[in-house]
Amino acid sequence: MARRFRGESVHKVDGKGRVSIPAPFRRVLEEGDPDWTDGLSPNMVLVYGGKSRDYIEGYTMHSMNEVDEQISGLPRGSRRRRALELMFSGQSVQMSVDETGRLVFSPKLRDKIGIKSEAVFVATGDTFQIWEPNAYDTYVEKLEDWIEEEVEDIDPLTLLDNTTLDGVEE
Amino acid sequence: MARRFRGESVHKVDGKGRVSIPAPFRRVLEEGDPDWTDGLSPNMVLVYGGKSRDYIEGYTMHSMNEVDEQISGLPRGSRRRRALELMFSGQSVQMSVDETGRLVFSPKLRDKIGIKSEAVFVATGDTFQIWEPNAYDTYVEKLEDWIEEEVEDIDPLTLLDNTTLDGVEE
DNA sequence: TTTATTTCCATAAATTCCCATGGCATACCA
DNA sequence: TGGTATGCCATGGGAATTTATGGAAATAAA
Repeated sequence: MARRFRGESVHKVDGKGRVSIPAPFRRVLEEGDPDWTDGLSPNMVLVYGGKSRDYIEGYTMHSMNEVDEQISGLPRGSRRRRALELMFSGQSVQMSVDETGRLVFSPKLRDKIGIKSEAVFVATGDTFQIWEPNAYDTYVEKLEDWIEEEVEDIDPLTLLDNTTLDGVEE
Repeated sequence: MARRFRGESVHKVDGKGRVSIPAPFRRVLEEGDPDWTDGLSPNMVLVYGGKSRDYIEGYTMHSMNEVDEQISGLPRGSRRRRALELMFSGQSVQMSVDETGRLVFSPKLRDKIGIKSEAVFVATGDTFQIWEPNAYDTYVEKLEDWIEEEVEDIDPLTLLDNTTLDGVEE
């Protein structure tokens, strides 16, 4: 299994939309780009689709290829396939990290999630998310509250235990 | 089953946040890192999430991989999965033990558990915990009190017997 | 030629690397 | 068997890099 994104951090977004990618994330992007070689800057993909999502999702070239493959396994023209193509082919951008480890958010991307001067990067396994800080805080609080009430014990790991499961999710 | 952490000890935290990992723990971290080989310094993961937790949890790469795998088995986008991802992917850091057996706590980590000049390392099986000394003392006292009243018998081993269990917490 | 991009340089702060020292504990030795 | 050598461990200090971030110059687009 490839190396996973891990951690969360906040970064400045300047007037031109430039943002530093957390250094540890860059390492993962590098490893996840088949064309990458030391000295180069890795390519990656941002997915901004999803009407109700208030974050942008970052993919390594590798994981994006996996998604593409899965999609192309679906029946041509099926609604499901068209929906996924819209989201992952249409509403996404491939870009390369620049020499100083930054990438540039177009105004469109910034508007999508309401970013103004800062952005939060959060790891979620083989992808990461980019949030507007306040939106992220709200999201985290909500999730943490849910954990608190769901888990009587101190250890959220019990969430992995099926017996705790009561089946439903939004 | 892999080797387990065992014991507890206190270590200095210097101005840069550097802390020595108890030597016996290092051996476990080494064995628990699939990429480790003699001479190298092992990788590991610190989890600092969990609103109500006042400690940081240390994982070997191996146990963290297990957790990651379990999480990736949950339905994408489910609340349960998002909660676990937040905690174990987002609110965590991967780091490698340095040549002299230390690791570095960022200010963020130190703040989380209120560490200033010392930290306690406590084994908990296949993970370990890191506490601020006073907080740890308090915690231990509370636990011991609980044992006192919960266990009429002198032998805490009776706690292993399920029939004693009535599912209470602090 | 005006606006928007992309490169290229600049720098302060944060992080990593490298070397150094005093304690202990164990191994070695005469 | 008392003394000494050896080695790992915990901890410090400073130098060398790497980050994150800002601004100017160069290039492209409108």
